[in-house]
Amino acid sequence: MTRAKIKIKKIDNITARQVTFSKRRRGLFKKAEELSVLCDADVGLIVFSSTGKLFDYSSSSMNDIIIKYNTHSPGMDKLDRPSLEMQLETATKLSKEIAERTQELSWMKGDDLQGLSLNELQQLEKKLESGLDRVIEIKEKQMMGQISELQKKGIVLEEENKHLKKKLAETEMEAVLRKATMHFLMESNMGMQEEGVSLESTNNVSSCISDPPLEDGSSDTSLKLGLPFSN
Amino acid sequence: MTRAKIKIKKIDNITARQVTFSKRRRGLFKKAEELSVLCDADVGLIVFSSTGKLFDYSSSSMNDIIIKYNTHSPGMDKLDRPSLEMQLETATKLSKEIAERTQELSWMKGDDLQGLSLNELQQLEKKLESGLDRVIEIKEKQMMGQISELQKKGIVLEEENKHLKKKLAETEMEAVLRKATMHFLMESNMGMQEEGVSLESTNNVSSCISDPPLEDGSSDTSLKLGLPFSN
DNA sequence: AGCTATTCATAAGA
DNA sequence: TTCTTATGAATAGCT
Repeated sequence: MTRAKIKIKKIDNITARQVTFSKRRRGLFKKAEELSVLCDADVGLIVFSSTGKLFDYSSSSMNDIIIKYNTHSPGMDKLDRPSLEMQLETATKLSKEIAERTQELSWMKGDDLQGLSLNELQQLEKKLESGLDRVIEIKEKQMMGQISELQKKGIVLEEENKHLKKKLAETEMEAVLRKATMHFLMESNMGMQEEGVSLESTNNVSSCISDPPLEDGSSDTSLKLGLPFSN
Repeated sequence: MTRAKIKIKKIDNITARQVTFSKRRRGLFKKAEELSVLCDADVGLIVFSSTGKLFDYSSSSMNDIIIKYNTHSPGMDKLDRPSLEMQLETATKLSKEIAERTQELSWMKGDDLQGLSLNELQQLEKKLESGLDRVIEIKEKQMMGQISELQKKGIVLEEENKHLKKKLAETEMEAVLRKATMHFLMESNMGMQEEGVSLESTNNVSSCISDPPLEDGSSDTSLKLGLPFSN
């Protein structure tokens, strides 16, 4: 029973508040509809509960009502009308700018020139020439840069090449020398009984070694002494 | 007294309708506010009378409520959100397009080329060359057109000139002839007493006209005749 | 605008 | 949530 008249202030008890919300909300929507029907009024009602749930009623379309509200609203239009106008204005401005640039580009590419005067054509030609000159200039600078870089690289590579070749030659020679030495030792061992042959073979090896820089004297000595040869 | 329970349908009597509208409207707004206060709800209420007058209540800001409504609204966003998004998207797209074109223009004018690759530079050069060629082509066509037009005009003018000269010559000759004739007539009148001389003078004048247009013989004659001579 | 007899809405309890 | 019920609030018809 509504025994007590209540004070209009926020209801503390959450449950009670929710209950009251349900009841009064229904009453409010009912009254809103009644008003719209009885008096031929256009009514829009939006309610968010404290928990964020949405309830709404509108006698016609909420959109129309909001639009009418914004249109009707005195002074500044609160939300979308300015953005719509701005949008249109901005878009128009931007489009115009695009059109201008597109036109100029198309001229620079040599299209669409029929409407231009002789004077305009000459200015365009000058612009193109200066642009072309500049492009060629930058391009050639870049090319020169690449060329000199490549040349530098080439020099370095050649140098490296030379060194590698040298090393390779040395390595090959060492291999030859080792083989020859080995050969000589084997022959020496084998030919303990046949002198002449071993001497002849020794001479052969020596003559081979003397050309490139190699330890000839010492090896000769060690060979003569018949010592072991580790390298 | 509310003696009768009423049916919820449009009130026919205009006055009664207006009265009811006032009363019920106040009641509705009161209930709306009570709901918002008691239950901590966010309430927006918009009412248009049948005459188009606007009444509204909102517990917070109507803008916020409408925005929240549109945001909350399931599925499609009814009004401004799409325009706002569209606006942003459109503006972004257009701006990007402008930036692109501006960049390309600036390249074609030979600015801002440092960042380009050699390949890009060569393509740019080709584009400029073809544009330049085209511009020169159109320009020369126009020039040739102007030249041939001028030539035609020149021919016409020369022709006209020739005719004018001819006419002028004829006119001058006529003038001389007239003068000579006048002279002759005067002499004839004077020389009614001296037959021989008048005949001689007539002959002179005739021969004069055929050669250069000048009055030598006649002046001689007039001197010989001793007549006053006004020219 | 007021008035007031009635109906309506609803607080509190179930 | 819904129903009940007592009671305050809203309001139709009249002035």
